[in-house]
Amino acid sequence: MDKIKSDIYVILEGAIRSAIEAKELPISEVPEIPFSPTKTPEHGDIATPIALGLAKQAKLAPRAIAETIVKYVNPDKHPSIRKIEIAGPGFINVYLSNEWLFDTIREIIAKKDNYGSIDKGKGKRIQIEFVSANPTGPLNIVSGRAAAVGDTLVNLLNAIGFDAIREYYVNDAGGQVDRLGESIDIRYRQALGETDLEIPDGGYQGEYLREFAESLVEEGKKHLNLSQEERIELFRDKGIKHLLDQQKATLERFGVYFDVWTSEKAIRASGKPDQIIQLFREKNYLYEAEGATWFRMTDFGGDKDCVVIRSNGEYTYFVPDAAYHRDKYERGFNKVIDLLGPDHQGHVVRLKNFVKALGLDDDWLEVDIIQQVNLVDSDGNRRDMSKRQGQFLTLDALIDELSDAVGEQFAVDVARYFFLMRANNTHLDFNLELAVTQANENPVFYIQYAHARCCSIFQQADEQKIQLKPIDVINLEMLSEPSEHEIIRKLADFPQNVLFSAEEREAHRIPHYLHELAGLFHPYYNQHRVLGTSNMELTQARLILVQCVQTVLANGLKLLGISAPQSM
RNA sequence: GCGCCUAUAGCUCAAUUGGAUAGAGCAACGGACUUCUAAUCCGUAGGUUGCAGGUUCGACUCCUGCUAGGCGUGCCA
Repeated sequence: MDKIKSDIYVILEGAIRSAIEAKELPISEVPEIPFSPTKTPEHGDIATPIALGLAKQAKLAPRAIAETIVKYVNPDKHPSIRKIEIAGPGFINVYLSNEWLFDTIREIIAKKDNYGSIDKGKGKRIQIEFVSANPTGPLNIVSGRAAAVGDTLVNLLNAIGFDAIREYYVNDAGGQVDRLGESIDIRYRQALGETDLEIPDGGYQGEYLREFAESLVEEGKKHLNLSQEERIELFRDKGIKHLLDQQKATLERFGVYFDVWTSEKAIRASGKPDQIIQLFREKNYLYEAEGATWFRMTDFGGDKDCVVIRSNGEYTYFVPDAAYHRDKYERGFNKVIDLLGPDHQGHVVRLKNFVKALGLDDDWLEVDIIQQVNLVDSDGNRRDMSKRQGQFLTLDALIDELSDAVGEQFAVDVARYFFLMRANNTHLDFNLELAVTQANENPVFYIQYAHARCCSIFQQADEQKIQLKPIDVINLEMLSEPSEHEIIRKLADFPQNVLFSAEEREAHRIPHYLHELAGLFHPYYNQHRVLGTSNMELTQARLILVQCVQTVLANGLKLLGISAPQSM
């Protein structure tokens, strides 16, 4: 598709140049030629609204401009063009000869697993930091969404040639984990019989800490011999390790494997935050007030200054965070992307300003918000989800429930698909009951079923001793059905979808694309026979087409981390 | 108060970043298994794109002002 598009581009460019030289088009230079999508085959294969765009400058009617341009395209000289015509308000629609469709088929067969991949980002390193949940509880479903999206974005960026990695920032230092230690201490002492204790505001109420405290009780009462301060510190560290291990296990179950885990505690211990403070002091970005040290955020466009050293002498999380981002830069990434949860939205501007204060390029850091996931009951009511109140659905619980209905592998597939099918900046309603009870009508099954059907055809062919011939001896002209051409056009769109999804960080386009492809294949399957056509030449050509569909479905599902089953 | 996000079919969402007649899936109704897998297919129905202006050949898309919901908002992360 890309090659043919650039061919057409050159032809149209030439035509416009000729028209200008012939004084039939009163514009100064050849403009960029945009291509608009062709939603229906009636609009040809490639269309451009260029004449509409030139109307004002040329002071001519769009249709007249289009006619002039088309006049200078000599179809006889360009065998790739079957027909070129003007439609609607002045669109130029180009109809391609079948040969480019067959080229698409040849390309897919040749590239196989690599079809859809390009090397545009070659030599450039990108890091995506995502999930990065506090190690104070199990991962919830918002983290699940972030995990699915981040994992897929890394796949997409790698597919277009970047060297992209997954990184998790472990917030194992600071006030939150102190609260964790305190909460565990209370649960521990409650388990040992103390009654007048309560988890304070800001502590962690979740049931999982009772269970963890039970396991500490099994170690005996010896922890009571420590001072409360020592005990809280010990429990904090034990709790972090326990909960982090649990998070890792959940992520692996979900098919997400991080390349790098960075500890905030280690960053703090490295002295890098101190260097940041020193740097900011030297640049006069800091001042003292109300017993704390403040950063002049307003100098960088922020609406408020913010505290970087609390009155008790401790850094707020901004300092290690800034140090962490400088560390990322020093590791040589050309670009870093942070995927943050909806509750960190206020952090976006600050983070970008800190990066600016460090003297780094504005677009080096990209921050995207993964919006919230609402749990919806069957009656349509939304349940609030707050980790601090202990009321939330964990990713594990979600997979468990789905797993009961459709098995472990499909449970992961369904969950990933649901998280990926929506644009990142939209709030996602996750109706758990619907996902479970209607699993059989789930869009992910629709896509997987299309793939399984392709496999099944080859299984049948094998049993019937039908051997697929090499592509160069197959007569692709046999693929003459409109539905076949439509499928090939869709297949030809795949690389562009991958590129666009990766560059715009819009992973949700891939599920939609695959659903559309499956939506073309299923009707085709029902209407036309591949095997048993009594015409082996036709069968061979259709087998090739089926193989292309299978390849693209598999490649797309792989980007999403969703399985492509051989049979269902 | 201020900032960010959202508002599209009964429900959940798309719409190739300003292009042609705004599309899918659920839900509803009527059909198709002697067939390479019926987890499928075919058909019917569903819209003043939250409201009001503006920009232009053209607006779901951009600008301004409203309305509603969510999130955030100087010593939690």
